[in-house]
Amino acid sequence: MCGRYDIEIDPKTLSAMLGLEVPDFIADADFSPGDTGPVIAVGADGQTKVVLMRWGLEPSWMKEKPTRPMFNARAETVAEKPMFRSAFRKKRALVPARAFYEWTGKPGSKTKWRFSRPNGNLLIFAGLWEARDRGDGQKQLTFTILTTTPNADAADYHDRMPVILDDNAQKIWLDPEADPQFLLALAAPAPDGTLKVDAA
DNA sequence: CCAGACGTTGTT
DNA sequence: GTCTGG
DNA sequence: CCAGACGTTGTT
DNA sequence: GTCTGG
Repeated sequence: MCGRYDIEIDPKTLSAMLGLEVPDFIADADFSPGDTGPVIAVGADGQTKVVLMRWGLEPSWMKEKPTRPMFNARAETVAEKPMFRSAFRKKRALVPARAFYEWTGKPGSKTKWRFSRPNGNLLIFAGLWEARDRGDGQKQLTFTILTTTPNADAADYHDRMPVILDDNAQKIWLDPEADPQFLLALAAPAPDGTLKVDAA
């Protein structure tokens, strides 16, 4: 679930919507694992920023990058898995999107569905990020999106959906002091009616 | 204490 | 980075 | 995530 | 089947 989403927004428009500075990025209606796009995170200086990161988490301790990009993390186990537990504690992120996609049907002849807010507002996914040494002195920033069980809007299409946070939950998710148990409680299915679905 | 290990998810 | 095993 | 590509060798 | 590109 959630291996593709829509971030086809002009950076200036996104900046106005978020109330944050946004670096230039490629507005992509079919943003895919391995692509680089805008992510909201709290820097070492405590400031909330929008930074460009690559989709597919790579923990700092991994010698080799994963063979497949780790573009999702299960909310149910994110606090325990070696892959995610460090980031869950210290590197939580918010991922803006206009919509996400899911598919039904058989490989080669799948039907693509687009999930977005009925009012056109942004979806904000719960995410995690990491900074990994690249060997050339640079840091490779990567991120992943949490998934959970589907709400009624999505259940007919898939058995997972991304964790979508409301305004209040977004603030808590980025709070370095937030209680882990409370964070896990936030990483739940969005209320029914949050999403509309269209053929894509 | 140190040394060494440690992959996810979604899909079929 | 964090946990486990010794 | 999905869609689409994916060829070797010997010879000129 | 598996890898690459999007």
